[in-house]
Parts: sequence; structure tokens; C-alpha cells
Amino acid sequence: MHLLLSIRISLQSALRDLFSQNVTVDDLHLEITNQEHVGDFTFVVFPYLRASKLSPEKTGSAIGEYLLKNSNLFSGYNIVKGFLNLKLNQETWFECFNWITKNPGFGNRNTNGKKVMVEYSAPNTNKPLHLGHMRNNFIGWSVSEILKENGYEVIKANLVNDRGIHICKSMLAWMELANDATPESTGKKGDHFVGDYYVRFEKEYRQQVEILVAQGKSQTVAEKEAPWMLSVQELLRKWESGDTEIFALWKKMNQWVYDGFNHSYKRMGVDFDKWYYESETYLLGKKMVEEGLEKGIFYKKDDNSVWINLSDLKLDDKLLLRSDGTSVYITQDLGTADLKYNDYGMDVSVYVIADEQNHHIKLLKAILKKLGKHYADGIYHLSYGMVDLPEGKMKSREGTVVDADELMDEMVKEAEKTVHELGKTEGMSQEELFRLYEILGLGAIKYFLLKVDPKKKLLFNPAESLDLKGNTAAFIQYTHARICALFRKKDKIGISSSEFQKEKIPLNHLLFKEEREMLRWLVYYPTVLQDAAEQYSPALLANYVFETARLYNKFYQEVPVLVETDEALRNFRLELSDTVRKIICRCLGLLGIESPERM
RNA sequence: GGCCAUGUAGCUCAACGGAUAGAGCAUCAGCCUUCUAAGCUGGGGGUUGCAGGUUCGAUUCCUGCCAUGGUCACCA
Repeated sequence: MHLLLSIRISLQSALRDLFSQNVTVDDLHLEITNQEHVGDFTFVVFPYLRASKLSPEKTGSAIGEYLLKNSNLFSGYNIVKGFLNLKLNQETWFECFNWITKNPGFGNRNTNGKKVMVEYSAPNTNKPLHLGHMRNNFIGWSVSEILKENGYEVIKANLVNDRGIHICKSMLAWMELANDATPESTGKKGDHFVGDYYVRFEKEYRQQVEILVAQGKSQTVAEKEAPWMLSVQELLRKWESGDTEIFALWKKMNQWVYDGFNHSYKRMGVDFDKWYYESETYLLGKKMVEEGLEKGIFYKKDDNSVWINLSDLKLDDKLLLRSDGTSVYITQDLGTADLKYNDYGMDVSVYVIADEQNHHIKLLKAILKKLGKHYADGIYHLSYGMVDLPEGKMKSREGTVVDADELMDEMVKEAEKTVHELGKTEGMSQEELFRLYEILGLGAIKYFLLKVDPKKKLLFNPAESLDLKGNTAAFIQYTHARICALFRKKDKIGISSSEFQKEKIPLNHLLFKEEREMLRWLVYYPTVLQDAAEQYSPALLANYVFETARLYNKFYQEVPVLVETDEALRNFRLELSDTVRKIICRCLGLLGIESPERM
């Protein structure tokens, strides 16, 4: 029995039979009854007063009476103003619990035949990953998994920004300063190795600019004429013309970076089905610009630069090719969008990109539409807020960027410290312990970054992220481990458990408040899972699973499980506990967080 | 300046247009001779940025202000 649906159907009949109102089941809204009122679910009758032509109280009691007479779900009702509080009878709760336990994939939806591509991560190959990438990665990965659970076929894609002036900067600094050093020879992780040369370029370049300024040049001129700026531009030209030596170096250094990235991705637990490289898509973009020119959708200025007029959309004209014929950021995005669609023909294409690019994606969609690409309508920008630190924005120049690898190390170390202090892991092997530290450390970061609504900016407070109390992954993982402990204990003291059978529950037994509240909450899982997909929001699941753990801990505190002497009741509570454990495990799993059996 | 977000307890965040706006952190007071105290119970803490409007009802929708952030590159 699908509880919420059953109640809605009863209400639907009530409105139809009493007031000749035809409403769809989806339009009927049920809320959890407030703490201070008596009841399980509440139905607001205000919207139906026009139909009933009665006072709120009389409308409510008419519906209440109808439900008691025509349905066996309810044991009573009360009305406060226009709020009809419904009380379910105990039989209904057991029936409902039966339905949940007999549906292993409770909440999952069958395949709907729709295909979605989720593009996320999108790193540059000149720097290691940082905290901003982490939010991006975790949102992208989690949304993908949530969509799968809701019946979509999902392609996880990564679009690597592997070309351009910034890559040339690391290359130049390496050529000038490295003496053929490699990640192997220095024992440094490849992405950090290359990133260091990027930093060294910037440092040296700034000095060169300063010298020129001291010699009397203006800042702008100095920035353009500094020796390394000229060299790096030359390097880019060589790269674009396909210089074999430069190309080989570019490939070699990018590979170092990829080796580093793959290591980080693996530790973060994110993966991709398809990799795109801007070095391969920018030419496609150029081709599309040519086509647009031929069709007269774009126009060329005297200096040979190519533009599109978007005045009908109240947007400024947008440049698509520079006067020297090279492509800009949006050019390659046009090419990538087309390639993606030709590869997969997906219904929806999700771009997980920070909100600083809202305007850019708007332009991208607009231009694709002008080119007659119908798939433009399927593009959805999952725009998330940037991660700020208590001191403000992360700035690479000021060295305030939080490095992903360092953060993971730090959090795992912190987890190790706490596990040690609490000393509950006696008998676990060294290998199991290391595994546990990873699960706890990574879980903490992921939960911290995912629990906030993606579209809001996120304040990363290092001290707070280390916390293991309250609204954290550890709190939820702890609840999971606690339930596991309960079952270990059960086996140890030799209590046999069998499937819960509601017929065996003593008739005079009343469910604890904590039991009813737990059941009532579990019923909402399918709704939350669906909402999370529709809103592309892992945060909804994070909030749900936190509340699940919170309610279970209350239950655990107040209700005896193993200590219960009545076998049927004990079995019911054990199975309820196991159901909660499974829901926690599934929710955390969709957030990319593992559920330890001990901690 | 135009456009777009955001503004809720000291702090970080919740709340399909519904009841006296909820959690966590911090703070104060309690609970381990019974299932993991990374837990539980209770207290204090609010003019939901401001002013209007829409209606049975607004944190939520509309308008105007104010504040913060983003963006409007031949950067990516």
C-alpha cells in the first residue's frame, strides 16, 4: 500500500462525493502534522471552501466524517481552523511498513527512455584541482546518480580545457627552468608538478613587467612587451600551426596532469563515461561559424572578426572569431555542444558550471538556436554558487586557494585522530582502519559541500567542516554504524529474528510516538528522490537523510529493540531499523558517501 | 549604469502560498550498572533587509527601494 497515494485517493473521493469537486491526485497536498497538534497528516481545506460553501470547520468535519466512514485508513480526525488533522490507525502503519519492506527498490523509478548527459568537472590542464572543482565534481556526480535512480539513462562527461595561452605558460616555464625534470624524477604528483611551473611563469612574468615599468613603460605596455609574454604567444602560435616539437611537449605535460587528475578523481570517487577535449572541439566550432556566415546568421566586420547580432534578444553583439581568425571561448563551446549531440542524441544536456558563467551559457543557447540547432532547448545550466572562504573569495594570487588533494589529506587525518580518541574500533585490521579514515574524511567534505542548495554560494569554514557533530556526514554514518552494531549484538547474544508479521503484534499494543514518526518520514523517500532529480539538487537528499538519522536516534534512545521481550515487536523494530539503515545507505550512496559498518 | 542571483536566530543552513518560521553549531542545564554518548532531553536566542500590493492566509508571488555577490572581454 502506497500510503500517501492511498490517502490522496480517499481525499479525492471525498471532494468528489461531498462537493462535486474533481481534482487530480497530484493536486492534493498532504503535510506532516505539526508537533503541537494531534494527528499524523494534515490536509488544508481552505482551497475547497468555495466548492463546499461551508465554513472551514464544517468543511473539515464533512471530509473527516466521510473518510472515517468510507476508508479504513483512519482512526480519527480533528479540525483546527481550516486544518484537518488526520490520525491513521495502527493497522495502516503496519500495512504501510509492509509495503516498504516488500519493495526493495522503494523509491526507484523504471527506465523512462530519456537520455541525459551531465557535463561536470571541466578542469584546466595547467593547475591541480581545488575546492571549487570539488563542489562541481560532487554535484555533477551526485546529480547523475540521482537521475539514474529516477529512470534516466545518464552519460557523465568531462570537458577538459587542454589548450590555450594558460597551458603555454606552464610549458614555457618548464622549458626555461626545469632542466628536464619530470614528476617521476621529482616524486611530485603530475598536476601539482605542472601547476608549479604555471606559478613560476606568473612570478617571473610579473618581475619582467616590473622591470619594464621601472624603465619607464606604462603598465599596459609592459604587460604586453614582457619577454615571456611575447614568447608564450609565439608558443601558442606554434601550437596552433601544429609544430611537432611543441605538440609533443604539450602532449607530454598534459599526460602528467591527467595522471594526477585521475588519481584525485579516483579518491574523490567520481568517474566519467566520456571525455571531451577542447583541443579537439574548437575546430568544429570554427566550422560552425563558417556555416553561420554562409547562411547569413553571422556577419563579418572590416577587420575580419565575426559577430552575431542578438539585439532581438536585447543582448549585445557577440564576437565569435577574432580578427586574426582564432577562436574564442564560446566558439569551442558551440563545437562541443554539436559534437555531444551527434555522439549521443540526448534529450537533456546538463552543464554543471559556476554561476559566474550564467551569461555565457545564455549566449551559447541563443546562438545555437539561431543556428537552428533544436537541441539547444535541451541544454540546462546547473548553475551553482562559488565557494567562498571566511576571508572572502579564493584567490590564486594570494595563495588562498584550497587545494583538493591537501584538503582530502587533512580531513582524512582528522578522521583518524577522532577514531583514535573515541577508540571504538578494536579488532579492526590496519587495512580496514585506513579504509574507514578515507570513508569518514571524504564523507565529511562531500556532505559539507552537498548539503547546501547548489544555486546558493557556499561558505567553506575549515573549522566547521572538521566538525563531526550535528548536521554532518559523521552523524549520519554513525547512525548507520549504530544500526549495524545492533544487528551484530543480536547475533552475538543469539537472538533469532524472523520476518516481521503484523498479525502477531499484540492487539492492545500502541506504537511509540518515535516509531510512528519514523515510519511517517520513511514514506516520503520516493517523493524526495523525485524532487531531487527534478530540481537537480543533491541537497534535498542530504537534508532528508539527516532528518532520517535524527529521527532514528530519537527512536533508538526511547524504544527498546533487543531488550524487547515480545518477539513480534522485537522483529518489527529490528526490521524498521534495518529499513532505516538501507535508506541511509542509499541516500549517502547517491551523495557519493559510503556507510561504514563500524566507526 | 543594464541584466541575474542572494538577503531568515550570534554563525552555517531548512521551510509544494498554510497553523505559534524549523535544524545544526555556539551557549546554559540535565541523561551512560540496558542495544555505539560521533548520541538523547530541555532552556535562552527572530519585526524572515525595508516599504507597499495580491488573498482566507506571504519567508515564499508582484512592484519599488536598500545591501552583498556575479556578469556585461578580440580572457577562459
